[in-house]
Amino acid sequence: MRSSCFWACWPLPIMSSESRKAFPFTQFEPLWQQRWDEACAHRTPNPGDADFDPSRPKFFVLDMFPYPSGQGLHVGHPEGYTATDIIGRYKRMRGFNVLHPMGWDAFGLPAEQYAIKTGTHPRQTTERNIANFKQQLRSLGFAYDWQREINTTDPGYFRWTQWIFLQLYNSYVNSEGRARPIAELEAQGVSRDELDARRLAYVSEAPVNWCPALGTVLANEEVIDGKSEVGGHPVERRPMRQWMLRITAFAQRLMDELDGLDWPESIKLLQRNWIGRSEGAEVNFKLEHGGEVITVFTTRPDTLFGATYLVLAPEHPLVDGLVTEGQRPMVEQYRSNASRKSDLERTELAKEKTGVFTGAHAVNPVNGERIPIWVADYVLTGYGTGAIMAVPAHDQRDFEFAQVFGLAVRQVVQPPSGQEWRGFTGEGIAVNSGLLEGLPTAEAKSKIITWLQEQGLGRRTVNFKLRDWLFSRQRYWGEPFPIVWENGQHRALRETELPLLPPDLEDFKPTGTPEPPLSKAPEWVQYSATAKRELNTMPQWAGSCWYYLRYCDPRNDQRFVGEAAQDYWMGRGHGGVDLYVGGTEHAVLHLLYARFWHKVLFDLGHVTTPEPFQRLVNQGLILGEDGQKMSKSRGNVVNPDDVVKEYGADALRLYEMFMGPLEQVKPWSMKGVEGVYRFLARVWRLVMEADEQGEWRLSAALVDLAPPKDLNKVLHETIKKVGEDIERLSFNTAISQMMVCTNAFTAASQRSAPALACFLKLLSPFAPHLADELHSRLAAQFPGLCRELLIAQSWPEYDPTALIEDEIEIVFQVNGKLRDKARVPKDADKTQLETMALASARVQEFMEGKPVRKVIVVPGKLVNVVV
RNA sequence: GCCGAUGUGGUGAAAUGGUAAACACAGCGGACUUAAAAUCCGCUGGGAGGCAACUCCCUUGCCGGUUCGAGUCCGGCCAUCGGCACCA
Repeated sequence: MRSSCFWACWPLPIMSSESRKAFPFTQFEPLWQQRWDEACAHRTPNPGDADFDPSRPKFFVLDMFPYPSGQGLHVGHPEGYTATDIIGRYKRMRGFNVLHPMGWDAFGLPAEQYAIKTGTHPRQTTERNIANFKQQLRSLGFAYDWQREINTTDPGYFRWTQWIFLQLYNSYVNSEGRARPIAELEAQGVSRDELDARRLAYVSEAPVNWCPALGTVLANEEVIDGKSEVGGHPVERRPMRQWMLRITAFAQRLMDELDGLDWPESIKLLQRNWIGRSEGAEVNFKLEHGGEVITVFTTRPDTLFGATYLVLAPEHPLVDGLVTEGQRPMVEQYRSNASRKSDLERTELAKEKTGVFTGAHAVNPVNGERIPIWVADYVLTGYGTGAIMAVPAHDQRDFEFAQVFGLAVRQVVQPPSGQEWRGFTGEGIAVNSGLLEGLPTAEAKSKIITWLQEQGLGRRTVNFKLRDWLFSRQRYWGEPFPIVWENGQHRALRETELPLLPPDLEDFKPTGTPEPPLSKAPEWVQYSATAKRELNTMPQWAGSCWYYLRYCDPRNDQRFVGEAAQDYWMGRGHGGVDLYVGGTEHAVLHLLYARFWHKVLFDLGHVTTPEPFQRLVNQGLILGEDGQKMSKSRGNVVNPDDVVKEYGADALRLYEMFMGPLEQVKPWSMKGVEGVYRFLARVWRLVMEADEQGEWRLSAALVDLAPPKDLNKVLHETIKKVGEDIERLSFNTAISQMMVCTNAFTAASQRSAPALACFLKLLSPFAPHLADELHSRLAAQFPGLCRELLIAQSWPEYDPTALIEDEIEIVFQVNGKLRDKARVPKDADKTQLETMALASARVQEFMEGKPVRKVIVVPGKLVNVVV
């Protein structure tokens, strides 16, 4: 059915207004999607394949793969996906072997919660959601190689997630900070206990974030303001036996190796802040009675003379031993209160300092002074040594605490330029500080550290905020650990036992206790007569930590990725994924975890680059039409399916790129969609026109001739700008230029078919359906044109000579203000331009007879007369 | 509190230190039409002067600086958004 026959006859045939489209995208978009599939147009051969061409450079362009939720795609997905699709198609036309894959990060809580509510197995929900997502993505015409589709819940995939876990389990970090096989330690006869204590995947009994509502523990990165990132439920700390990954051993490298990456500085900074390196010193304080020593960490050892008390975290192991009998009841009370507080409560109460005196005293090593020891929850157990020396004069928190409890405040730093010293935390000159007297802060620090080291009272140290990664979850829908327990000890499954599938359960509910749901499958749990399986599962991040590697070789059942494929697609040195596009929300989660795993795999020789993602770009959030974040409750959510139905996939793609710079936050506008839709219709009508019956046919204005000079110039300007703008990811300006070009061609009475064919190549990465449709129609009529799919054709080169004009416009300024313009020959030299400018009546008028002080001539641009 | 990003027409925005506002949306006017839609053509930052073609002045959050010339570079403020937050 042709859709635009509305003026053909009266009365109109019965036809709803919806089906009257400005161009018949409803017909040709699905058609081209099918043709591309049939032609395997987006298949990417691997090294070793018959049709692989090793002479071409590679380009690996990656999207953050989606969690296939029940809601389907939202308009944020196609933003990044279209950007990578444009780059991928463009690079392909530029002669690159392009790897542009898609897959599913499909383990996760929503499928499990849905299962709890409805009894539907998460596998079914996941399959259904993936089918829906895939159909939606196909309808947008993305050039993914679907033969490389991966799914983190597929046993053929998570088999290798489990295998990588075993690499972590069987590795340690050596003195150079490199991951090495733990067999090296075993060969040295290291004891079993010490081996277990050094593994990169280890079991810990430490306090963890327990979320009762979700029935699981969470990583620090998943807890926001004391509440779970998913669902916003309160989280409390309790000691539990959990699997941890030793990411802290890589803290320094994760920080240093950011330097070589082409990432937004803001994301690097987020990671640096999260890793949170601080340099300082540990200082030993002897207890007044008994030989025990309290070690504190400080970044300001230069203020040691101002330390007027010590504070221990409530959980500090020395508290029990040093508290005096008189203070014990109060201290016990305080500690038990603190242990019951959730992180949220601790944060909310952060304004008010609380604490309790232990009754004990320590000795300041630098001046022998007797100072009280307190317990307070503003000192955290997990950071540094869990104990601090308090210098209330020069630390805000210590100052507040000292105010509440009336503790001594002693100045030891003189601020510059007569500022108030109480609460001054900046750098200054040491005062009241014995051997440091008169030294600026930096020198004082270094001198006192040297002194402490000589006396055996302390040492220089570095601390990180980054904690080890809590890696186990009490959930059903995740990768089971390839671990069994026997005689109270853990041990790895053999690689041949992978993949380890989860048991089939009917009841996925959390047990309400820290006992994981896998405990509900007793036959599965019982590995052998004497051994039981680990019941925890891995967190959702596990599958996404290495998926980009699997894309290189997704069907390999011998290795997690084949060596040749890995080597080719990831490259060496500053290689890795050439462009990774996704949202900022993963700045400290996925992006840090994946870098960590990659470094372990690199150290162990399994991958050839130290970093996974060489270039990262964050797409900006798309807001609702009201400028607010899209949400169901606000009712401002835009469904991409509706847009595709009304305006077509090409219009959606083009609009999302035309909205503004990729990285910027920007509001949706349906009017804007209509704008680009009208543009596409204009392009359509450059090639097509309606006959008397309203049927579309090739335009009679088409000619098999080169375009006239002015149009040729616009065309070549467009070739130049679109190419350059795609390279810079400046898609909005590339589209503007194509609009300029289209407007110029629309105004012409004759349409050069070769010029239009060239223009369609430029358009094809943005609006691939329309471009292929029109191009194929042109090629059918004009035998000089290549009949291949546009993606298989090569990107046009612009002709610099076509851009040159005989005459150019020169601006004449007086004192920097525009006063006149003139058209001059393109090769007019400086003196000619100067003469012309000074001769201009308008220039003379504004010179007001004043003498010329200086003339600036910028050839091809302007002349500025300074008077 | 600390860190980061962003401030340009009615709106989304564009501008290698060189004509601010390209391209688009909205608005206004015209052509076509019995009419409407669609399409095509034109106008559209603010102010002042002129019958007019036109001319002048002002304008990129605010203040200052560098420069022949600043939206762009430098310094200092202000506002909005985002992240982190008792990390010693």
